[in-house]
Amino acid sequence: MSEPGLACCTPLSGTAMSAEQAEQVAPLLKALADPVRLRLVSLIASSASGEACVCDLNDAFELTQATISHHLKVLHSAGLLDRKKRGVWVYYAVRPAALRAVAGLFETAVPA
Amino acid sequence: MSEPGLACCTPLSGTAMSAEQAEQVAPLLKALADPVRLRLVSLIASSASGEACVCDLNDAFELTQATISHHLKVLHSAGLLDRKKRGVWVYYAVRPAALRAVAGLFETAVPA
DNA sequence: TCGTCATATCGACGCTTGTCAATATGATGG
DNA sequence: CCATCATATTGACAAGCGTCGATATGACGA
Repeated sequence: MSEPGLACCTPLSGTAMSAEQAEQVAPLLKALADPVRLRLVSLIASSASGEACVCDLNDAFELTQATISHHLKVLHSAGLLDRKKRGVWVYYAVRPAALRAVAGLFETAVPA
Repeated sequence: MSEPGLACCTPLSGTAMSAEQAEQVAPLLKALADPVRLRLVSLIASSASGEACVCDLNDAFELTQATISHHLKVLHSAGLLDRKKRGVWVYYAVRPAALRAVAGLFETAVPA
């Protein structure tokens, strides 16, 4: 692993993400890194009321109800979605703070 | 899967991400959804010259050279990193366009 | 030509993930 | 109470992932 002290190129400079930061943000990205979950978040975020009923989400995909439920759980456990039960139905809403945390990652990383 | 035509809640409205869009962006997020790869991109992006030599990246982690090489390959295959060989050394640089594609996702999704 | 160094590839290993069918939970209405 | 509906959970399966040690590739200097 190149022990000798002879620089082969420009040393890494600037302030890069810390290991702890990476460990914190990666789970959020992992939760979003699935086509179905991306669409779920998008559907919920773009709904008029800011929230969506699971029954509608189920109908938007050609997947089992169990699978959608699983994906929603993943997003909820990651802190990306809020869960609210009203009567028989369950509504999920996006947590803007969580999305902003991810967005912030790229705002600082990408040089416009 | 709730066939009857009785709406239980607000129908999903607005323009959400298409399935094709989701399938396109998800691989980018998947490539970034790992603490090591996140740090790799961050290290490269924050380097003074905008690129980083693999030898330096190896030294920044307590991982095998094979593992780092694998992660760099994943990022490169996803289109997030450019690869340039100079002499014995290999340099990776971030592709701003790819990062912007991901950033755009959240700019439109997150309501400021 | 040979040895060395930097990087990539291979093969293997355990762990995680996405999906499903089946079943459980829990609220509602008759 | 009981049947029904919406959602969650369980258990199983194949596929994918992160990591490693070992080895291959390919460039350089002596």
